[in-house]
Amino acid sequence: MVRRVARTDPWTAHAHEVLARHGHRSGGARSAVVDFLGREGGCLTADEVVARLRAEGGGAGPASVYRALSLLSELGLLHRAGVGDSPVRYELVHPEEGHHHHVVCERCGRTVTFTDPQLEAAIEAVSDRVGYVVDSHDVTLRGACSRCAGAGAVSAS
Amino acid sequence: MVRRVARTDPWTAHAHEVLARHGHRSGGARSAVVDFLGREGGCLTADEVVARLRAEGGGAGPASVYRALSLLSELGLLHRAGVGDSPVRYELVHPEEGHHHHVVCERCGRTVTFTDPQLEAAIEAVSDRVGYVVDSHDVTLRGACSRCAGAGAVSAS
DNA sequence: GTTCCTGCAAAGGTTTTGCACCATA
DNA sequence: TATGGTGCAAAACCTTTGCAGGAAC
Repeated sequence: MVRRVARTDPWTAHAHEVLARHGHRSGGARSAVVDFLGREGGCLTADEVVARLRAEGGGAGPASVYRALSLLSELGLLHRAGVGDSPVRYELVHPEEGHHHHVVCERCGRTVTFTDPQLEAAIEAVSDRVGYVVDSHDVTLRGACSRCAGAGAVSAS
Repeated sequence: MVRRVARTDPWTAHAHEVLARHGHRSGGARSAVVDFLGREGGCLTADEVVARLRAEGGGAGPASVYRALSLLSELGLLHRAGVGDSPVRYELVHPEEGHHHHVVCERCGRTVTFTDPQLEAAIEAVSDRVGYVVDSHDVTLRGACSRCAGAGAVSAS
């Protein structure tokens, strides 16, 4: 039950490399967070990382997890995805692929990412129009995935 | 210095009507919040509402303001706009007009709303492509407003 | 050996909740 | 008058920060 995880995940390897390049030592807690995120790959809250890391026996303290997540965000390895009133969710930023957006199923929670040149173009045009120097943007679509929409249009009259 | 505000604002009138229809009495604090929001119309945090209401002498307690904002959100009169790590911002949902999106200045916090048919079209196309039945979406642009971008591209070497 | 990372604990800010009082209908 | 709204205060929540000890370079 030692660290069995081979660094097969490209993000994990990339993250460790970027951390090293920036002169950060590979302490136990941060490595655990990086490995865990690379393995999970999803949108996770800080608290979820703490809990599940603890469940695995890796036991990183909340402070270390928050510190790791902040650092990873600063280095551009994670993206803070604020979804409203819920706590901030962190998601991986893969080195090769450009940025993407999200479609969240409000029933089963499944999240799918997508990219769309036309959407990007529209956003760029808007950026111009509003007179802002826009350097980032988020797009989140909410609805029902094919499975949920097809299956259960039932319940709640 | 009594309540001078005529209910000229359509949202204010609409909000009061919906509240009444749902059997809610028009207490001092909630009315103050509704009138204030109708007058300001912008993206405000709960704390801002508390502070500015207090400055006006209306003096609604934080608890009442939070309660009012929660209720108004539940009734669909307000929209919680989460911008990440910052506190939640509430904005008016006008009954007649369609939805819109936001551009946030990361320096001064100024928020501008916009609508864009091309953007909507792109989103609709994406919705189709991803196989979701999308019933809502958020778009948030972040950057520097003309004022901030033009003025101080300086500091921090 | 020095520097940074880690963990515990306590503080910070935002939002919620309990309870007694007061205003509305 | 009865019900619900209000305010104060305290709690809960998430996140950050200080400090002493330990690990990595």
